[in-house]
Amino acid sequence: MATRSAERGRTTRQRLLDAAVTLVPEVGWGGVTTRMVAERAGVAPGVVHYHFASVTDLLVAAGLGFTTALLDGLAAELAARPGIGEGIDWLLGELSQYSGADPASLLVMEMFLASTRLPELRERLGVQIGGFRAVVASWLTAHGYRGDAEAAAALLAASLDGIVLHRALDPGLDPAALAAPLRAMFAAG
Amino acid sequence: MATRSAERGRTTRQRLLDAAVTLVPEVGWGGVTTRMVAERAGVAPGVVHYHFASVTDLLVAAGLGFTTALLDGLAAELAARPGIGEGIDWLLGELSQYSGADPASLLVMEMFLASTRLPELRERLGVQIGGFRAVVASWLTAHGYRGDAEAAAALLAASLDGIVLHRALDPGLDPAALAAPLRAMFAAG
DNA sequence: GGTCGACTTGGGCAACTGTCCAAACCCTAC
DNA sequence: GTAGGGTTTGGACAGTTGCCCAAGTCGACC
Repeated sequence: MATRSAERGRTTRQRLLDAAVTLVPEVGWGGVTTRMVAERAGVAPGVVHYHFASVTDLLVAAGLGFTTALLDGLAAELAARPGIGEGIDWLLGELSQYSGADPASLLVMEMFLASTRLPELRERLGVQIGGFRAVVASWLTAHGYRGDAEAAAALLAASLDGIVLHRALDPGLDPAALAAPLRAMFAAG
Repeated sequence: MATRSAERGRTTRQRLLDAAVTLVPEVGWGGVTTRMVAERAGVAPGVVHYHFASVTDLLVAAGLGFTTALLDGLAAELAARPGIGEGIDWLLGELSQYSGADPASLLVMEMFLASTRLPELRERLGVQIGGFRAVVASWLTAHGYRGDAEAAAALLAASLDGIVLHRALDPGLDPAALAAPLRAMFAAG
């Protein structure tokens, strides 16, 4: 078998995915071109359409790979926090590394928007977010939250994304300063 | 003077702006082309570059015009609410008309993203948001909020945007269901 | 050695892009 | 009527796009 070739192909495919992940934040979802990705990945333009049916396919695969890793990491870390207050503080601390203008934030936002025009992407992204919210909700109840944990988890997740969004326009916005009202939300629940 | 011509020019310009506002949500900020806008506005392609230096210039002007009207309207309505609880309930009610996938939500999100690549747009959008936040903060203090009104207003504004963002992926997410934790947030302040 | 399959190359294609511009147009002022 | 401003037209331009493909490389097997 040509296992050597297949292995090389897999690493090339991964390089294309990585290149897409770095390019989307730079030039926007719709601004990524075949030749751009190929150049950044260090391969010939034709390779892109050998490994992916279209540029959009490549972007979808790259984006979903990124969010999977991100959300899985967040969920795992959150589960390890001993209490709700600690968890929120930790989340806000994490958030400080997402300025809203950093590559990760931009990629996620670009995916949100692209998903409104790509049903398949919307479907798969929705499943990921739903799973994350479920984890947060069960974590809240497990640590004594008495209100509607589903609603609280939804609001928490939405607030986090909203904060990132606003930080993009107001770099002076400090997530830590929002801890008080955010903790109040769950203390009262 | 050719006042008749000038007037016709102004309405054409406005038609181009309106066309851009409807197109950005449909095809994305970077997906709007000269001919697309011209066709939707019912004019020849050349007109676009007579009224605007570039397509980007047109999009910036159209987007900022839209957000100005939106934020001014929101601020005015909010100021008329008698109390914090009523204000939040009203805001959440308003929010139900922004599904996250509706043209208005999409346009605003597209502007957020485009602003990361267009310093001028970011600057002017930031000023608008800052102004809105200041209005909300003073409204909060005027109605008895005792905590850090600036932080609370920032979190409130961010939460609202975040909710819209999440509704795009989860249409079943009901803003009204988030009223309890959101009110708790400000009741405790 | 030769054969085979997976992968890669670089150029070719039609379609589309933003921008420009000479010419035509409409309306007002003389 | 003529002149002239502001506006509109539709085509031209060079550059870029996504996608395709014949030819090539490479290593594994016989």
